[in-house]
Amino acid sequence: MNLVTASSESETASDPRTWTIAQVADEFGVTHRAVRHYEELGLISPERRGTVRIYRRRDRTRLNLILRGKRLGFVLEEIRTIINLYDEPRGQASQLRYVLNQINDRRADLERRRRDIEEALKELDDFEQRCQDDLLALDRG
Amino acid sequence: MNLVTASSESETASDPRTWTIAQVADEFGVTHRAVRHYEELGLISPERRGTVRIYRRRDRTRLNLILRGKRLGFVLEEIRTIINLYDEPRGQASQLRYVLNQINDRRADLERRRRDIEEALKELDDFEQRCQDDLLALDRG
DNA sequence: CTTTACGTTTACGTCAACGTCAAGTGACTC
DNA sequence: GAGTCACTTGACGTTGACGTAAACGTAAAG
Repeated sequence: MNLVTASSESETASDPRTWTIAQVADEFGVTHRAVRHYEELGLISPERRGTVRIYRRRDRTRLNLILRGKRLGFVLEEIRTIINLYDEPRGQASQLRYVLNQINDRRADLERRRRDIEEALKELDDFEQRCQDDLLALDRG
Repeated sequence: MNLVTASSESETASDPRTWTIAQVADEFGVTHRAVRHYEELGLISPERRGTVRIYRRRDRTRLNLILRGKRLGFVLEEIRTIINLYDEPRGQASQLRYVLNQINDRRADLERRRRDIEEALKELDDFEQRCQDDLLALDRG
């Protein structure tokens, strides 16, 4: 079991629920075209019933990771390597060590972005304070 | 004085230092083409000595904001509105209130990204823990 | 049995963010 | 004054991330 297949809800193994492309697209606020595009790039790979795609919990979890990655400014290619990291085989020590290294790289990346955000928020706070002061001065003037 | 023109160093008003496009591009790790592109979009507007661009502290500050915005996944158009926010006229109460509203929007945006990052980091931590456990089990097995 | 509602593939279009020539303008150096 | 920088302005090319339209399958509904 891994992060992608592990459910935040009660079940852990095979969730029988399925969704159509319209349902997931709608629910996640993207177009079916986008969902298919992610599949073309190998970020998700839903089952097929004939030619029709059927989406399971695992695919939804991946979609969540994809969209969060996008909000954070990662390109789809990066997002794929991140997602696939969670699914790589880790039977041997060498593989585990490789994955652990990747984890550290990812973490450094995320922490950098977090620092950027903290700075930006701090500047916004300062700026707001000055604006508030100006407003008060105007009201009193 | 505002956030963009305010210097983190000693001086506050007019810093006499200037830079060429090659210097700033080099120093910020981007190409001159990118710098000119930001200018085309109105994100910076360096002075001219004849046809030649000359960059001052203010332009460097803006470049910093631009690149940080990019790392955070904002598109250049958004970045422009953010940057220009700091420079908008705020003489009247209505303008100040508008700016304060914008600040809140920006803050909500940034805080959303921060939550995304916290989640991603938490998942990475969990994942690393499991990998470490697996590694230990292998070493002992 | 045709319409309606989804679904599919194929393929070309678009927009942002630059990359990459091409061709020209000073300014200085040999 | 010819060469070489460093800089300039076009203008077309490229890549990523989809949009969009065409043409077709399929299954339930009237």
